[in-house]
Amino acid sequence: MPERKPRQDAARNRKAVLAAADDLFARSDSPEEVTMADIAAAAGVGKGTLFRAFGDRAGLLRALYEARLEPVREAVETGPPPLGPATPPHQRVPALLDAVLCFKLDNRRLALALEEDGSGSPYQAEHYTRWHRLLRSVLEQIPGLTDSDYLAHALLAATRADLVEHLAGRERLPRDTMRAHLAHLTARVLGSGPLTAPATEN
Amino acid sequence: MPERKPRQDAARNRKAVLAAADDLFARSDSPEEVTMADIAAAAGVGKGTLFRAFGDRAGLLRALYEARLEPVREAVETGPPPLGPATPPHQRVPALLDAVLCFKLDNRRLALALEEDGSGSPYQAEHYTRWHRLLRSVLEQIPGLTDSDYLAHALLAATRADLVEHLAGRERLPRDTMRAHLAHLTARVLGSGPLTAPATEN
DNA sequence: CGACGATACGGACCCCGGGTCCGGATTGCA
DNA sequence: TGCAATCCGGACCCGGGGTCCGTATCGTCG
Repeated sequence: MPERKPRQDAARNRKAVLAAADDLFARSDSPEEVTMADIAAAAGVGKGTLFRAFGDRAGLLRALYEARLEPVREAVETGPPPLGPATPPHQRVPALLDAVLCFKLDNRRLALALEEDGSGSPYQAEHYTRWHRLLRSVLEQIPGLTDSDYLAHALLAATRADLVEHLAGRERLPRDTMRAHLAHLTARVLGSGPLTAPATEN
Repeated sequence: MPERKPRQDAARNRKAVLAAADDLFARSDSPEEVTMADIAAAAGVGKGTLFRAFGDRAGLLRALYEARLEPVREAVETGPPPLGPATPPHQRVPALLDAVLCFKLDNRRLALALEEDGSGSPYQAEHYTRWHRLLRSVLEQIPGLTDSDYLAHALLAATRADLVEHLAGRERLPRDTMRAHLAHLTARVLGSGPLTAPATEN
């Protein structure tokens, strides 16, 4: 319960590590070639320090991720439309997905590292469950959708880090093309198709 | 000149390893807790033998996967509808996806192992590119779809091993429910939506 | 300002798993 | 049966995540 304040050098080192790791991941082609020892070295710090500060590799990744995600999270939770809560569902869903996609595009390596190294399923990571819960709850507000839970998973799956990396990296697909494709997909999924009869606006 | 026939004990050991690995993966909760040494031991064989036969871990996984996949592949390539080539596209797409899903449900651990351990992106694995190419080519035959390539990726993403594992395993979602959801999603995506095509691309 | 307890530092060290190597056993062909 | 090609297998290496503890640093109190 007591928030004991850390020593100053501890805080400084923590930042140094974060910065070094951020940089190393950004440069590296593949996250798995960035080792903990490398990060420690780049931060001018011992491995012990690094592990004391973050617990383990996944912890460090999470910390980095969380930091980068902060602005987006805020825009989603308390921001103006089209991301904020005041947006009508059928408009917010594509906005949310676009935000996720853009985030992953801007943080490819990091997202990749977190997903493929995050100690088990990405689906147990709390940041994933947050996105999923949110997206599902928004989907649920759209009439005519029956399986919002699965739909949320499926839509998020289209923004997975390794897929994004593959398309944007290996296949040089331009950012906006990809966004358009995702938007298109989303539209189709939500879309007023003849097979269900939602379509009505409110 | 290649095709040098292997010695009999070699062949026998190869099968033993395959069987042992198959079994071990099937039992284990998480594939990463199955070690190469374990497999060798279970097969009553030395590690050297194992690595000589399959090159590396990924090679073994691929071999196992390929073997399991064989019947499905045949059904798809030369079988009767709804999987075979003679099926009309808008009917074949859901059939293909359902087949993939079922396969992953029946081989959860194995698929999981292959995806999360397959030496880099799953998107470079040739078995993925095969599914993708096929699905894309079928999608292309459906009028009104513009970005078949991305669509194929997105739809396949909904059947990813770790997602399947999460839903079927952790959340105890019944097999048929999941299939229904996927079918529903597919229908929505293909849905004869006259909502026009915004994305300009080539 | 000096000193002392609490905290952090850091790199040597451990563990574990994938992958290699080579002396010895097997196979198969004549 | 003899011989060469092939294969066997477990001891061994290496690289990376994670730990430990003697030492340096902090910051607080007298």
